[in-house]
Amino acid sequence: MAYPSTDYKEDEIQMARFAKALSHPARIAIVKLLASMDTCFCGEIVDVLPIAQATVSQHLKELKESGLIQGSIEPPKIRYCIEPENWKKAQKLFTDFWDQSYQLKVNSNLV
Amino acid sequence: MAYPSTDYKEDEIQMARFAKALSHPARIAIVKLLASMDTCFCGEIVDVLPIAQATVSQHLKELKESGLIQGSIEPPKIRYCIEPENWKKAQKLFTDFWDQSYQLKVNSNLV
DNA sequence: CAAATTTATCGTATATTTGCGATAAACAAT
DNA sequence: ATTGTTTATCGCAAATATACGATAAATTTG
Repeated sequence: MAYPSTDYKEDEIQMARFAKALSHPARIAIVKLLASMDTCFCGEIVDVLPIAQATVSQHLKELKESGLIQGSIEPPKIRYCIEPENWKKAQKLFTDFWDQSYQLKVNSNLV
Repeated sequence: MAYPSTDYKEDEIQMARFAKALSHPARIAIVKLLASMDTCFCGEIVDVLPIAQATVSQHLKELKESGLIQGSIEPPKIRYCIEPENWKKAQKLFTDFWDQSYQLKVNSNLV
């Protein structure tokens, strides 16, 4: 039951996609970890999170599919890191989104 | 199958909650509309979106439950607007989140 | 009071998400 | 070649999300 993609603006669809990738605490924790550590191995992520290895792998897959992170094989491990291009795109989408509402923020302080 | 909330940081849970509220193009479109128009009636939102009235109502409910918007009754209509306090909270969570990764952004330009 | 307007809710169908154990796949080390 | 290490994938169960038509609820208008 996918939404009709032609009916929304491309930016809204892309931002929703990124938001969805960040819509679970485990995935927030993962990208925060990657942003702070630059890179790290899958195993380190599994050690930090309170969920099973299979579930972590699934979250990593979703983050990869959103474009926010990438993995590279270093046998027998896999090194994960932020995908800089899409990360910047997401950063811009969200920054613009909140910036656009700055006027609102100011007004609300006056009420 | 809810995640064990004690195992994640409160900020991560709250940010995931906001991200989830923004994880659908219709809801992005709604909050953008509200942010740009200050307030508007439910009917205007229904007119703008490519989905049925019942579905819009459901999205509005989710946004209300996330705290990002609020509605006030003006019979027979309902006036919706951004909820300033939670909006600011969300704004800060996301701003801090992306700011924290600024170093990453700079590095990626050097690679 | 009856009719119209506006929005929420109910019921239902389908799809997606979340989680885990078990297992496979890829490779290193012995 | 067998064993160990690491990570992805499969299969399944349960929960949640998405969408809509039909209908209820609340209030205004005639």
